[in-house]
Amino acid sequence: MVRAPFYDKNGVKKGAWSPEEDNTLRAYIEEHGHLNWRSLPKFAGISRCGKSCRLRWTNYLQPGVKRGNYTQEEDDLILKLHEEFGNKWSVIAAKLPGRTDNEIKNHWHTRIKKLTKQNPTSSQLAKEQPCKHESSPTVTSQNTELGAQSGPKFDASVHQILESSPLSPETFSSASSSLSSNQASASTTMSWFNESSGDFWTEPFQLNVQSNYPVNYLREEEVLSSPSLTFYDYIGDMDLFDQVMPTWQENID
DNA sequence: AATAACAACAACCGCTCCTAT
DNA sequence: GATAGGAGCGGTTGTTGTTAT
Repeated sequence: MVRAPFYDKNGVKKGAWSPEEDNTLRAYIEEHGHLNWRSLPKFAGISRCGKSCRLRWTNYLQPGVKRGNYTQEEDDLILKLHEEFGNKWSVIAAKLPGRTDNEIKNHWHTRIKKLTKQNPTSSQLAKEQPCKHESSPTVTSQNTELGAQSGPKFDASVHQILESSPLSPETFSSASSSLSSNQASASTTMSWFNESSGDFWTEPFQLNVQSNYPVNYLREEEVLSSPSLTFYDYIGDMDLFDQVMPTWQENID
């Protein structure tokens, strides 16, 4: 599943890492740390570029890196965080203990690829759907990806939202981008995915932001008592989220 | 049993950002 | 303030395992 090892014209090894290289890198970093990735391979005696060493350490050798299948909770969280941050995989990874940006990115893309094939029309439609990451350079692919996750229900819900919303795509975009700074405008309705359904990746739901207050400023009881707010609105307060995460992590371990 | 298609994921590449000078 | 070097990030590719035909 990995590229066959080979040497480039500069004598730098590329491709799959051998167990010996792994051991060498691990031993060196455990003893000396990794203050300078560029010079690390030279001192460690590894015929790799610093970049490659950093990637290998970060994604594979680093203690605490979790491998294997994603739990439903992780999928849900990735979905929510992707909605919040877009393709900021490092930011998303920071909220998923033991998962790396590369791994999450791969996981995301494989899921999306699959769902795109299941329903190519919705991804086309979603391209026309403005999203709240208007300023992001990856906004086009984001929209494609988000739409691509959906099934027929997504199509219907998007149509419903677009037709029922008083906001034109332009104004919707504007209003939505204000949401990204947690300045939730009154009665803004957004289309998203139903966390309570069986398949979080394919089912839509309505998120009604009814408060004039930024989500971050909602008191806990307000959040919990609001039928329109979800768990993810609840964890929109990242400080609170950070309190929740360790508990959740214990549960899944 | 053979093979085509799909899924998963490790790793590379190029760009951007950050920091030191 | 300008510049250079290094680190990090996100997009993409290549390979192999698995499943379907």
